[in-house]
Order: sequence, then structure tokens, then C-alpha cells
Amino acid sequence: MQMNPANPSDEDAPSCSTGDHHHHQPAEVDDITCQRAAAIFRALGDPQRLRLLIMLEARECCVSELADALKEPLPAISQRLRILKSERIVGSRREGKHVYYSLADGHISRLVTNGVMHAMEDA
Amino acid sequence: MQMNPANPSDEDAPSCSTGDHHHHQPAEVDDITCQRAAAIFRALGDPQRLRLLIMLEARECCVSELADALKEPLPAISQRLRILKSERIVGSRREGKHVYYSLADGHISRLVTNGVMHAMEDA
DNA sequence: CTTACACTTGCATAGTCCTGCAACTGTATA
DNA sequence: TATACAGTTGCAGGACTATGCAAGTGTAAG
Repeated sequence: MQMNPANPSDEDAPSCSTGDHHHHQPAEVDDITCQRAAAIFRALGDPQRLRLLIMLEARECCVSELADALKEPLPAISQRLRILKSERIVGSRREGKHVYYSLADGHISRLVTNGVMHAMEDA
Repeated sequence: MQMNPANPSDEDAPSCSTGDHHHHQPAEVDDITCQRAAAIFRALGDPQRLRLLIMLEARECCVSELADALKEPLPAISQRLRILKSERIVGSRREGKHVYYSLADGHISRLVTNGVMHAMEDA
């Protein structure tokens, strides 16, 4: 889209050949990526869902376990997990009658941790 | 936080035996922090606001500059910046007739970058 | 097959949020 | 003071989203 004349690092290579992820600023981001990222953030932007993720950050949990811990009806938990799963923030695994949920990857874990830590630091 | 005895497969403590993370998990987070973190994520959870932040990540910009670059009406930009400022995601600085906005701190920058990068990686 | 348990889904209500347009404040210049 | 420019704020309409309860699916046990 827009080219910034004062762009310190101008690199466009959507697929990293080397495979290692450096932390470089996304100066140019296409709309689809932007929308996807916003959708992820929006999924994280609910206290109840965030509470769920904080629990899952500690360990894998099944639905009733979460419902019991948070003292909320089971359908509510299931619904929230469904939203988180639709954004690939959590993954699910079936084991007998139980369905265990966990964070999708370490990226999400970092995202949650950073957000919470920023909220703690903020006056 | 209570443990649920209904744990069919004995999970033998999947806690960190491999020292992989320097950031410690927020296992216990009070409600206020949780709500605050969710509010921050929600503020990031809009494509237009995120687009704004991506531009501010590159450099400090004034409102009309952003409105011009994104080809959107100035009041809309101002409104979005207002929301971002209310969550202390951006800061503002006045210089003559112009008001320059920038990201509040490096924490936010990391948060945005991580979210966008995760959205890029995700299939 | 029937029962019980674990979870999911559907639907309706209510609350929240985004957007656009108009009016207002503030700043520099003539 | 008057004028133009840069931003902000207020309000109404429409869209999105969360929540609660009821009903459905799927799995193991009797």
C-alpha cells in the first residue's frame, strides 16, 4: 500500500527462507493479514475468554474442569472455546467422554502473557 | 484455583521441565488485571485501528497524515486514536496545529508485531 | 437397548461497538 | 477580529457480539 520514505528496514519476503523468526516491524501488511490479526486480538479481547486462556496457559484442561474452576455454566465455556478455536487460538483433543483444550502454540502463549503483563504494569 | 479430581489419564505434571520460557506464566491473575488486558486486546481487535498502529509502529504520525494515507475521513481516524489513547496504547504530542501520535511503548509494539506475525503464519 | 454423562448447537434477547455526518474547539495567519 | 486549517466531540442508525436456556450429538457403562 503506502510507502513510507522514512522506512528503516524495507524487506518484502513473505516466506522466510531461513525459517527463523526475527522480530521485525511489519511496515507493509496486506488487508487480509490485518483483518486476521484483528480477529485474533478481538477473540482475546473478552475477560471471560482471556480467563480461559490464562488457565489453559498453565495446562491442558477439559471443558467441565474449566466450567467448574470458573464457576460458570458449561455451555458458556463451550461457546467461548468454540470462538477461540475458530481463530486457531486453542486446539482440542478428545479422550473418551472428555474433550481437552490447550493453547495452539507458544506464539499465543506469548501474546496472552505480554498482554496481561502490560495490563499489570499499567497504572 | 481448584484441582478437579476427574482426571482420567494421569497427567504426570506437564509443567516446565524443559526450561523454554523466560517469561513466567500468569497462573493467578486478578479480575481487574484480566479486564484491563481484555480491554487492551479489544482495542487492538479492529482492522482499522490495527492498521493505524502498524503505521505508527513505523514512525510518529499526525492525524491528517494518517487520514490521508489510509484514505479515510479525519473524524474516523481521530475517533479510533481516541479509543487507542484511552487504553494507553498510543500517546499524543501537540506541535502547532498538528497533533502527533505514537505508540505508547515497546511492549505495545511487540504485541502488535506478534499478533500480525501470527496472522501471517497461520494458514 | 437404555441410561447417564460430557459437550455442542440453536435461538432469542440484550448489550456493545463501529460508522458517518454535523457541529464545536483550538491554533496560526492576515 | 476574521479566516482557514487541524482535530475533537456528539449523536443516531445499523451491525456485531455475548449470554442464557433448551434441545441435540456423541460416548461409555449398565
